[in-house]
Amino acid sequence: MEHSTEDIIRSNNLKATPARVTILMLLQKSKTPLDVAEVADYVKKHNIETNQSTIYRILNAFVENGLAKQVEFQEGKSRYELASLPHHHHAVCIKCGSVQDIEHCEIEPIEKNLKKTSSFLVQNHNLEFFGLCSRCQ
Amino acid sequence: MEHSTEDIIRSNNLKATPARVTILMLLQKSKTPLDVAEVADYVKKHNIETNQSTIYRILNAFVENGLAKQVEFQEGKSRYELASLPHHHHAVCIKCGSVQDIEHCEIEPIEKNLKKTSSFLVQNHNLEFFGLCSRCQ
DNA sequence: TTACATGCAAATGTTTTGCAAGGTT
DNA sequence: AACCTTGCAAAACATTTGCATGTAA
Repeated sequence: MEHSTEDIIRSNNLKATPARVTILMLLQKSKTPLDVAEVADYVKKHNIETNQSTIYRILNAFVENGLAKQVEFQEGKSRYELASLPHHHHAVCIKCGSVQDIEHCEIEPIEKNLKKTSSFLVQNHNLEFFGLCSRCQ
Repeated sequence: MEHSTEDIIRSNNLKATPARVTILMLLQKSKTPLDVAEVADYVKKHNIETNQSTIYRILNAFVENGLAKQVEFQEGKSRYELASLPHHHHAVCIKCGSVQDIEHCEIEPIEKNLKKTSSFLVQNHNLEFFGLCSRCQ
């Protein structure tokens, strides 16, 4: 019976500090993967004192405990999203930066083939599309 | 009629300096995407004086001119490979770091679907697999 | 109380930039 | 000669770390 954000954090043997609760709630409601600056801004707006290192440590802890997932859009920095989202990929607009989820993933056949032809055991994959969204074309 | 590495560079309105020729030749013969340190080591071994900034500038120039392609393996840094390689993806071993090319890409149906369902116009995509190679399992 | 989290400042790693000097065409 | 490239040093970012202090359970 874990319902509150606090309980979700505690169930991962992490202490439910104000910064952690705020960040997890942010990830829960965000529609797109967020970078560290965006997370820091949000936390600051909610009047929670936090250091940049703390943000990094919290996000790393979330990733290590399977609460968050790290995503890279070839920007030279990481983004984070809720790990419990259904498996999906992203279409990133190179003009306006908007991000759109792609729900259907047809990668499994490729993974199976990889295993069969070269005994590579896939644990994870990244798939991101870059291009122009409908508004920016 | 462009044959030599020098000519390829010149045909992109870039001057064929020793560092550029050496780096392009390296990319031509490398089997895996290289990071900046690997490129710098190689150049140094070939007794060509080069500064780190120059390596970055050359690689960026190659990417901008379509000679090289930037690849990211979630390492916090970029890798570079020859752009003229046939379209492919990578399977990166998370234990030994070995990289294996995946020749067959079944992404096009997904891209077509994206265009139809949400008018997103894909210009490029990234697909990397992470897992264990046959030796490391 | 006790183990875990945070703040702070400093360090690390990657990449970029300004400007003067040097090299290619 | 003209323009492009490079070297150098410094700066700009992203991220991590050591250590003392603070806090959740």
